[in-house]
Amino acid sequence: MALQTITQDALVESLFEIIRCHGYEGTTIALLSDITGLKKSSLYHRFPAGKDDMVKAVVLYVSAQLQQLIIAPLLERQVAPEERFSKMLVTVKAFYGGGNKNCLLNVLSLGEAKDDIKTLLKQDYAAWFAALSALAQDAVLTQTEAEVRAEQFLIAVQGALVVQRLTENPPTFDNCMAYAQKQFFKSSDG
Amino acid sequence: MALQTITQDALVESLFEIIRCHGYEGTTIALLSDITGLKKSSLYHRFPAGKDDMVKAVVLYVSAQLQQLIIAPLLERQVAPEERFSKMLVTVKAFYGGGNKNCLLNVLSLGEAKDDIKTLLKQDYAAWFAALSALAQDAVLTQTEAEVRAEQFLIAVQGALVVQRLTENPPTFDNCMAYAQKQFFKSSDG
DNA sequence: ATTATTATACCGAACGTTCGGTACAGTGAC
DNA sequence: GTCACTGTACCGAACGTTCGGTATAATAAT
Repeated sequence: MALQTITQDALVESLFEIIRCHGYEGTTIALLSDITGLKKSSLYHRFPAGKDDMVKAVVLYVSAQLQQLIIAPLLERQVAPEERFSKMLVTVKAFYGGGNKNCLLNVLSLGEAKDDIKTLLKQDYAAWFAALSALAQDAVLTQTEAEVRAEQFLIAVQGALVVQRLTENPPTFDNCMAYAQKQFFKSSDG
Repeated sequence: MALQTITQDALVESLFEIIRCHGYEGTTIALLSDITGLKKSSLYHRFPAGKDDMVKAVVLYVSAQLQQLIIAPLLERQVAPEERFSKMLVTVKAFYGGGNKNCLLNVLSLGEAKDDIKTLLKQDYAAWFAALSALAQDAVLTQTEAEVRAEQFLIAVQGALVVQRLTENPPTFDNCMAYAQKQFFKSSDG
């Protein structure tokens, strides 16, 4: 068997960084070729179904990352809820490059990606939401209140990413995350 | 002057709806032609500098709308702050179609639009932020606290739009706005 | 050990299509 | 007739995609 010049994982990681930055329409095969070092025809060897195939691979990769690095730790019930949340925030900050990198969920739900891809994105959101809601319920809260907190947090994540990209003001995301943590665990509504 | 088949304002309004929906790369001249009913040559007659010219016109149109419908009412100091905010929320909900329409600031800051366009977007955000901050200061708050509230609200707007687009769950945006209003005027932090 | 065969990985060149943009001839109100 | 506007035809470039072919590595038979 011939040697791969780049592993599939590293390749998908590269595609991910390009797509999250340029969006669906903004990502051209030529650009992918330039950055990965693989020629266009080679990319089609790895992903026979073309661009949508590449995007799908990226989404599945991100789903796995989300599950492994964010959701699973959120559900470790032997750890205190606050600590689980804190560890998630560390991961999240790194994942979004301190707010300087876009969220694939935002980027791809804007573009004209295929329906099955949008379904995957929706599932990713739902999984994260469910894990946060479960965590909030571990921390005393009722189910309905827990769901509100979970949604509010995810809204804060997406909103802070948009605002920081817009203003190019780096501390926005980190500040917002710190504030969101306080809100998530506060005892009652003010 | 020969008769225009469509007024410039109505034309720009059409372009706006297409661009906010499809993004910069996703918006093609052919699509603009199809939806506006004007042939390409007519579009280029109206906007000699081409696509960027059209996008710029849309951004300037939105800037004017923002200034007139959102920012100016926010600064009417003879009206009570809570009422000003409430009226803004009505306008905002309509502007974003109850959360079903995208924000141009998000859409265009993602795409590879020209720098001067991104500068305009940044100014729009800053103007809205400043007006909200001034409003919050009218309602007792300190300047730093007012700026936090303003940013939190704008983050909520952008985040709720992303999340609702992602989940296709309509009440998300309106619910979030109602919650954001309470947060904006609450007395002290919890 | 040598050979033939198969499978994988990659590339250069070209495909048909669509992109944004242009040139120019009509058309209709003044 | 003039001039603002619109329609048809067209352009080069870039798009996503396909194809023919090469190089290397594993496999099987001799």
